[in-house]
Amino acid sequence: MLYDTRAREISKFIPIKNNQVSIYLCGPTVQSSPHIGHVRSAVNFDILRRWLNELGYKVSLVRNVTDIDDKILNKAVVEKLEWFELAYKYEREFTNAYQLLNVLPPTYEPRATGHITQMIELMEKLIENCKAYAPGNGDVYLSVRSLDSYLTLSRQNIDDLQSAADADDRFKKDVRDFALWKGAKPGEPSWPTPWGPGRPGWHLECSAMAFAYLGESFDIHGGGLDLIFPHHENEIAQSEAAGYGFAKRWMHNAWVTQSGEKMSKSLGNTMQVTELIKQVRPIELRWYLGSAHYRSMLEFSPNALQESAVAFTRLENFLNRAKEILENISDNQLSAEFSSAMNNDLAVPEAIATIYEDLRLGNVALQESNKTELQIRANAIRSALRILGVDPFTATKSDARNQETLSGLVKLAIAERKAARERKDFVTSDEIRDKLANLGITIEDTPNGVRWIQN
RNA sequence: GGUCGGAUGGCCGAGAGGCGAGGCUCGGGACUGCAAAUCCCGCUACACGGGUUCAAAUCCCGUUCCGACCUCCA
Repeated sequence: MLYDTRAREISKFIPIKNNQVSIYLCGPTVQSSPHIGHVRSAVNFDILRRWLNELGYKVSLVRNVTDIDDKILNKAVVEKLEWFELAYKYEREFTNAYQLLNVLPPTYEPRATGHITQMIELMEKLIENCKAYAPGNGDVYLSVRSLDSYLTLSRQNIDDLQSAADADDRFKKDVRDFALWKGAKPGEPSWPTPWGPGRPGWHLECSAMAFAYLGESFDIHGGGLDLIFPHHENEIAQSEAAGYGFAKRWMHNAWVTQSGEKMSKSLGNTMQVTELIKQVRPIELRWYLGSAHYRSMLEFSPNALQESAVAFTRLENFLNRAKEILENISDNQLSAEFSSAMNNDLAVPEAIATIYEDLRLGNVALQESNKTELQIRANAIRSALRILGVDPFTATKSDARNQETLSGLVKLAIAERKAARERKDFVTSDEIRDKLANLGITIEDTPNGVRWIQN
């Protein structure tokens, strides 16, 4: 069961092709550094993708990069970079952020500028269908009143729209018509077309690339809530006017807010991914971003982020403890409760509640040395964390090697402390513990011996 | 003005007619040289006013407050 923005209801998800799911996700316009609003979207859809995979579907996910647009051109002037240099710089930042947060790479990641040919073909088709026109100034416009389905996603009435105060309607047949293509201006990059040199409008790339990689119809189109209008509405207009079925289902993630407001430029700096991973580990940031329901606003505060990180550490600690006792912890033994929550429009908060129940019972099993029960709970938790993209046991090789070294050093200190405690020299033993604590290592004396945790 | 969403306990965050999700914080207890960890018990709710119903946080009507989008390219 998944929600569909267009129908405004949750319904059973049935893919067009058996066992295959095609998803088009609106990726970033690479004009600034990624902030957590951007990556929340990526994390939400990554969880969707992992879950569909888990259900046995082969998922094709295309996430575009819009690397030409007004903002990029303006920003390039400000930063004194070539527009493509700027776009590529930020594209790399996005890629890094995705990797850091363990977002699976898309099946393909097409760039707008690489698909000019497909855009021209689409425009030719639209003009042929009498849905678009080129008034001769180099622009190409879509005639929105020629479409029955226009504004059915956002449910607005075309006459109720406020027209932009600064709209240029000299060439438009209707002020609401939007530019598929923009005629070249001096100093701007351009590509040749039958209507003169120019560059893509904002919406055309998505229709062209979705068609190129997913065909006339595909299962799910995703993106942020703020893209519903005009971006997605215009995509629908372009694609349906060309005669394509386009997206069968629309999914939109809500944003990260601060004091109830959508993130804006003034907040942008502190909300950047590179800043936040100085406060918590990337895996904790991902846990935080994924923990709210994808259609709910996530009210950000540094405190909430910290608390979320602490909560995640509890899960991690449990798995580490379990690992000391069990030979192997499976990442493929989900509980029925977790699965049923996920099947209900990705009810992650409910799914997480089931994880905590497993955690409680797992800890009890740990205390009672009930290995069978421990195995069940540990399997369920690790499997669930894997689906959410935060399996603590998937570490890189360099991590593993450093971990070995660290482990050896800490064990030396623990041996010293143990000797001190055996001669009741608690001053020394506490000093060792405090010093380790200052380095971020917590010591626990348990009935089964001493354990340590890196904070 | 149009369209859409929201208001839940100290904080975060689910639920959508009937046994008060969950997490963090806080209080009490068990355990412990002390701590930590863990477990057990407990506290604080559904913006406001009406209505429907045996029963409303949930449905209906109204009100208040908050937020988003309304097409860049003059």
